[in-house]
Amino acid sequence: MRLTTKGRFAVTAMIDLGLRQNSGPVTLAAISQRQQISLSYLEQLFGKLRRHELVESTRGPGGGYTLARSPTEITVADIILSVDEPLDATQCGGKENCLGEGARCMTHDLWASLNVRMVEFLDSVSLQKLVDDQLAKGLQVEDKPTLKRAISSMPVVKPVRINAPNSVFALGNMFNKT
Amino acid sequence: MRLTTKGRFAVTAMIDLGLRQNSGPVTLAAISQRQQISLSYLEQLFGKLRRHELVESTRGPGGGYTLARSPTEITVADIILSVDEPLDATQCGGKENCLGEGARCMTHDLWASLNVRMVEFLDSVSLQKLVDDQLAKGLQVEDKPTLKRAISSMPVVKPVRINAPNSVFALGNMFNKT
DNA sequence: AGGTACCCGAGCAAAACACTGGGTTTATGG
DNA sequence: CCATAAACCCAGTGTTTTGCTCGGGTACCT
Repeated sequence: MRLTTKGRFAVTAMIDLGLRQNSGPVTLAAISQRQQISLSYLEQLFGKLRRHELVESTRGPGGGYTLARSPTEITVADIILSVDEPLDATQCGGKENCLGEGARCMTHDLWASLNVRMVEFLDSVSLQKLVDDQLAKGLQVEDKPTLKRAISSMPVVKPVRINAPNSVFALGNMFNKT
Repeated sequence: MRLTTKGRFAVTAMIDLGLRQNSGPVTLAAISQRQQISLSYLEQLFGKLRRHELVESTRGPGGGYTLARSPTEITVADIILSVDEPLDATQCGGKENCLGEGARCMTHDLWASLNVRMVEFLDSVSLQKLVDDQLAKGLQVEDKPTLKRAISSMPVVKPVRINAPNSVFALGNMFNKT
């Protein structure tokens, strides 16, 4: 499990997508504009997201991307693991005795367990939750001038007010540079 | 919060240090050999760890590094944040209207909150816990041929060589624990 | 047909990563 | 005093990853 800005871009884009699920496919160009992520980079990320079956694509005019399943069933871990590919660059690979002697490297088990707990945590945060957080913050989704491609008249979800426990994040910019 | 092999190196080295706390200062050369991390790289990492007051150094022969405080009061988050320093969180930095419209970039708040939850999690894992995990696995700490610099002589443990290359990811077998 | 939008691969500058090497200080011990 | 051990410091180096551009395709709609 690797955590970089790459995964963050992906999560951000997915939230943008989740916020607009009821107005048909969302184009990457739109996400690019709203989130200030380069189009081609988004294409690369969504290529991976699509291959991991988190999103589905519709080609042609009025096309774009839609979530492949309910945002309640997409987790942050899903997204990050999709774009930050496994990349099991372990020197010891799966070998048990990494250096030939009985004692096997401690980092193997150590990181395995830490990793699992990290994934468990990120797996406990659904995309729906993040979308709700945004809506709870008062973010408004503009109505898209949809083409006919639009959806099959889905139930219009109204922004559900959630008591976002954001006050916990007082130290929010503790890790930001300037 | 970035999560790379760099932070893992640091955590691994800190565990190595924690395992040998009762036999006086531990040299980087020893850690380098045991954990297969280059000496100079360790120097860089420990420079940061020292500046963040997680370890203390003793110069000269018989010197080395010791934990600056009890391993129960050092967390994984401390270590990772020490070496994987700032990492700019967003393009928008501190600006409020990154996108000019009502919908201002969600990245900032979003990742700040995710970040905090991640840190909270990593902060719940103490170095002591990781050390105990290793000991529970039957890892044995060799007795160091200490110079007089050492502290009070402590329980003598049988020498067992533990050579450990730095395995990084390996979701292979998970190890469960409290 | 023409335009829209996804798809794909090559490449590229900048950054980060992991490391090397050379030197300096500081303390110990003979 | 001097050799040695070790932390310190810092500049550079090769490799990988990032984030992005460019240039073409290919499916789909009007």
